[in-house]
Amino acid sequence: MARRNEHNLVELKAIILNAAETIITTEGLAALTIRKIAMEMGYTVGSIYMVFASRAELILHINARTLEDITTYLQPINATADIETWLKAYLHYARTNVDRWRMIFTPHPPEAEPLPDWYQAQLNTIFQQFAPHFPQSPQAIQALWQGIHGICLLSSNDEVETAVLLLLRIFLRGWQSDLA
Amino acid sequence: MARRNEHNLVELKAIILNAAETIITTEGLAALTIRKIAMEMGYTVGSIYMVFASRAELILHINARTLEDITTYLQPINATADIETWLKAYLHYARTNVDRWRMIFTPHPPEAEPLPDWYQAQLNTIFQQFAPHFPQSPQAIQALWQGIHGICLLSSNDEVETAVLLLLRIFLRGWQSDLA
DNA sequence: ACCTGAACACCGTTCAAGT
DNA sequence: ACCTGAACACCGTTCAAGT
Repeated sequence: MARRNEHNLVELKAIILNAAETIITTEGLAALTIRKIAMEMGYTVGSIYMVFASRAELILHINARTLEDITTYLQPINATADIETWLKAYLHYARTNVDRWRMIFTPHPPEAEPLPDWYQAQLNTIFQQFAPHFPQSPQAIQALWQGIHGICLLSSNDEVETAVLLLLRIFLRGWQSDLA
Repeated sequence: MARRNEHNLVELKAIILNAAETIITTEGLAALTIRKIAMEMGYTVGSIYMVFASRAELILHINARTLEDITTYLQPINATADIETWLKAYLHYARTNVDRWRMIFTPHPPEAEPLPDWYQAQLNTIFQQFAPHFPQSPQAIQALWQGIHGICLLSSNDEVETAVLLLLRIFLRGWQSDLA
């Protein structure tokens, strides 16, 4: 054995991430095991540690791909100015990719080091969609964004959209009446 | 060994929960191990399974105690009609008991059966404090409550209170202007 | 240089055996 | 009846050894 040299590190990284995402999608995050990934991709555990230093780092890279995926998915909708349409699209992505989506907001089980800057930055660019509605108030944007995610994380699936839209509308109205 | 009979099952349950809470408070949820609990209380692992069927069930009971603890803590504040004062007290509890507080909202790592009814009921009684402000609209109460928790769960500690109060105020204003 | 596979130090859970 | 402690089937991570 040893030394197959079929793939370079970059290819291997993609293979690992693909295998991991398959497991997460079909069996959930709790089932994501280094051994299972290795099995799924036809390597042994050691190979995965050639590419990632730890399970936590692997998960961070899965999240990075998910963030990119979300950005791509929302690209065409960004054009439309309608905030509710945009939000519904985002919720649709969250709903159809629950496990991968949830992971974004719980990158480290307890708490390790702070998240890398590019991670938070990528998250920011997503919800900058709210910016036009709250000029000069990043606090309001963030409160609304995190508020929406509280509903997403704590509501049962079939109530999410109604509840999120309720929050959005009341919040927007409150903001506007604040200006008047 | 075997058969010490120093404590009955009810006492043993309390001993286990105390040991578990000590570990969570000092080392975090991730460090909560059945073996560590057993060590902490001077028993062996098997004894814990005399009282709880699984780690998940144990955690559910820890959460039950936390919910009671929160209710007791907020009791005196409930009297004051001021919603912001109440909310600040709640946030203070959350801040000073972060690990135990966080657990309430993630009772099962992936997803087992639905939460017991009494669990959701106890949560409900806590945030019924919002009810007077949103008569006839449990949806609004829930949206606000979950929205607040999105901020709690996703913000860094020192930004939480400001952000939560911002959400509360804008939401309340939006609700009121909706009635006008 | 790339990859294996065995080893280390852990887990949660079960259960025969002891008192 | 109460409790132990060994066993089972797992983990993440490391690293000497092979090609």
